[in-house]
Amino acid sequence: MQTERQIQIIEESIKLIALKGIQGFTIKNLSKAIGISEPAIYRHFESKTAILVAILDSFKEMAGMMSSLPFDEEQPAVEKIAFIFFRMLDVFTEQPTIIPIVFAEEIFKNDNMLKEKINEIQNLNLQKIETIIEQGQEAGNVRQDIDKSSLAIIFLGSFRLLIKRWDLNNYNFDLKEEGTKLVNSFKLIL
Amino acid sequence: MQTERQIQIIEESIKLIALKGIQGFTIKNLSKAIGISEPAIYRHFESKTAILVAILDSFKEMAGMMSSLPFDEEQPAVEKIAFIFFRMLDVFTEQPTIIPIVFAEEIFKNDNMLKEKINEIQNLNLQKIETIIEQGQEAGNVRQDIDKSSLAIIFLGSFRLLIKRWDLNNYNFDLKEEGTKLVNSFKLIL
DNA sequence: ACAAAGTTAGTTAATGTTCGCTAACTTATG
DNA sequence: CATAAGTTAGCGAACATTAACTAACTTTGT
Repeated sequence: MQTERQIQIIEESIKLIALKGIQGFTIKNLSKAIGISEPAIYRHFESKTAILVAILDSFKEMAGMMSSLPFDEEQPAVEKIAFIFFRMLDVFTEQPTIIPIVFAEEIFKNDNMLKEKINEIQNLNLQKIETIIEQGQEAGNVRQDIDKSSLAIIFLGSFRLLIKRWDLNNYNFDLKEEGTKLVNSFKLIL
Repeated sequence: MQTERQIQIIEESIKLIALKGIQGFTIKNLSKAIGISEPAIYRHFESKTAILVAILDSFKEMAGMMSSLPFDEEQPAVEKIAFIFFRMLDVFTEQPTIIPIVFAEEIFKNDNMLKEKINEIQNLNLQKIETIIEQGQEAGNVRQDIDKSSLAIIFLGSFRLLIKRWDLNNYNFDLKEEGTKLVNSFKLIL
C-alpha cells in the first residue's frame, strides 16, 4: 500500500520527467515541486531508483488491467481492438504526462532492472493484441494473409507514433479525433 | 568539415548514449572511451551540447539523403516505400547504436534546440512517405479508402516499433527477416 | 488516567562524488 | 618556431544521500 505522500511523489516525478526529461528528474527539483526538503523525500522512498521502480510498477499494473479486460468471446476482433485503443486514448488524454515515460524506454537504459520492467509492460500489451487477432483469425473475422505478430506490431506501433507525435507537438491536435481515424483504418485493414 | 578526431568523438558519443543512456554520456566517460583526457575533448568541440548538435546534424543529413532519393515516377508507391524501408533496415543493421537516439526524442527534452532538430528529422521522413502515398493514390496504385496521413503513420510507426524492439531485446532476432515480413504486410495493405 | 517510550515526518547542515569546463603548461608536427 | 593537440590540476556547481536533531502524534505500561 502506498501512502498519500508516496503517491504524490510518484505523480510529481512523472510530471518532472515528462516536462524536463530524465535529467530534470532530480531530488532537488522533486522536493521543490512538492514543497518539502530534499531529505524528507527519503522518509518515503529509500532511493531515487525506488521511485522509478514505483512508477514503472504503477504502469505495469495499468497495463495488466488493460490486458485482462473481460471480453465477450463472441465479439469480433475488430471490436475488441477498437475498445482497447479507445480506452488507451482516454487514459492518455486524461494523463498526458505519462506518455514520455511509457513510450521512452531509453530513459531507463541505465538500470537493468528498470529496462526489464519496461520490456515486460510492452510485451504484455503486444501479446494481448496478438491473442485477440489470433482468435479473430480462427473465427474467420480477421484476414489471414498477414501474420498475427505483424498485425499486432502494425497496430501498436502506429498507435504509439500517433500518441508520441501528439505529445511532441504540444497536444496541438485533437488526439481522440486522430485516434479514431487511425482505429477506423485498422478496421479497414483487418 | 569535420576532423578525424571530431568524427571519432561523435561516434563514441553515439555509442555511449546507446549503451548507457543520456545520463551515461559524460565528458569523463567519453574521454575514457577515446583514450584522451577530458580537457582534450574541448580542443575539438566547444561544449557538450555542441557534440549533441553535431550528432543530430549528421542524422538530419542522413534523413535528408533518404528523403531525396531520386525515384522513377512511374514506379508504383509500393515499390518506392519498400525501397526506403529496406534501405533503413540496412542502415540500422550496420549501425545499431544510432537506434536509441533516432527513436528516442525524449532524450533531448532538456534543450529546445535539440528537440526541434529531432522533430524536423521525424517530419522529414513522415512527409516523404506521405508524398509517395499521395502520388500512388492519384495514380491509382494505392487504396483510397484510408487517408494518406494514416497510412504514413501506420508504416513508419510499426517500422519504428519493430526496430526499437530489436534494440531493446539485444538484437536477438533477425531484423532483416522480420523487417521484410513487415514490409510484405505493407504491400498487402496498400 | 497519565507519563514514558516510540513513531512519523519534517528540518538544517554536511557528506563524498561527479558534473562540465578552464587555466597553465607540455609535447609533437610541419 | 609556431601551431595543434595533448597533459595535470583544479574550479564552482550540482548530484544523491546521510547525520543529527525536533516537533507532533500514537502506543504502551502502570
